[in-house]
Amino acid sequence: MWTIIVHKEDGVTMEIIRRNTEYSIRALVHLALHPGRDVTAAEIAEAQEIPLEYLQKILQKLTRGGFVGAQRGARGGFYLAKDPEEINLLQVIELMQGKLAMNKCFLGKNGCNRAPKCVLKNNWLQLEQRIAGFLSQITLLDLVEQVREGGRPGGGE
Amino acid sequence: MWTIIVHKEDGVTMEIIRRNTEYSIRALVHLALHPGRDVTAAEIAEAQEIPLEYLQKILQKLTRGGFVGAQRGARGGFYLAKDPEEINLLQVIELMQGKLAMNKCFLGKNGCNRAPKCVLKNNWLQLEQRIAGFLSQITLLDLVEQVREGGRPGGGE
DNA sequence: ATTAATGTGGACTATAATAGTCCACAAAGA
DNA sequence: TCTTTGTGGACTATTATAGTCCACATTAAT
Repeated sequence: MWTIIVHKEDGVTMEIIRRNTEYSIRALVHLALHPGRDVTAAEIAEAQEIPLEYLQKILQKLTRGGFVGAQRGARGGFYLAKDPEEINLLQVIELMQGKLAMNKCFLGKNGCNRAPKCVLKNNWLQLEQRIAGFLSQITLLDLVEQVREGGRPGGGE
Repeated sequence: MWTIIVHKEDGVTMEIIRRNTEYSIRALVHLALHPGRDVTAAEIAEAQEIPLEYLQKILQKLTRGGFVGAQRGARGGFYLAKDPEEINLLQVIELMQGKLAMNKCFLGKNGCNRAPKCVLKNNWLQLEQRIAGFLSQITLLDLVEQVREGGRPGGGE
């Protein structure tokens, strides 16, 4: 039976996936939808309604992370550096937001002094792994298919 | 096979449980360890090394949330308003941080326009529920037992 | 070679979320 | 009535996130 908790604040939520990750995914989906050519940051920004300058930073990270390739100069742009099925959500989240973790041990004041035998710690790790496992199963290909099936929600052309 | 992702930033992590929740839990554990009397905010702050003024805010939230009771005036203080096994982690997290969510649908620009039939959305919801289910299974009693078994890591007396 | 189009890297600012502080006041015991 | 305690609201500080700007490197087209 669930205990009812009343939140005074309206719809406050703590979201695990932040905006930079969301932008990243939309950009990756866009690239996946336009294979075989270099797509400029400007085009992606326009189509996906992402601030261009911010998107450039994100694309730089994605480039360094090995998800996309970049071609400089006139007629340059970005392209997927991997097959869509080889890119998964966990990778993108961790690249953009850092490693996902429950938290450090929160019992004890200065960090837990008995981590090795802490049952709770093991629970955290298990949960972390379950979350990670789930996220790593969702690939860019899945996302692209979602977009293709639906009414072109990521559209713009 | 795992793809290796190199993070340039050192140990950057995005933690799900934030400090206010951690403080909350430490406070609740402290109360559970000292049943049958009113414990002042000052005592908890001292024992758990939490800034007093901040802890007071947290205790107010916990009071409004129904987890602890408060007794004003001289010799007043706080006490658990529920049995430790009736308080679970999910409740505390959601009280302090708001409802846990993956995110709103991130495909599409202005929020997803086909949420009802979105497979991904369902995946999110499933994952959210798994996480929630897990967190709701961990009770304050479990945490207290952890502390009792270990070398009094939350100690102070 | 020159020019225009493009990504790169670093520094910078803005906004928002989180953490933390302060104070006047209300309640209750001594 | 005095002291101890929690309450509520406003306030400040710090940090994380989001967003901007610009000088520069690279490349294609002319």
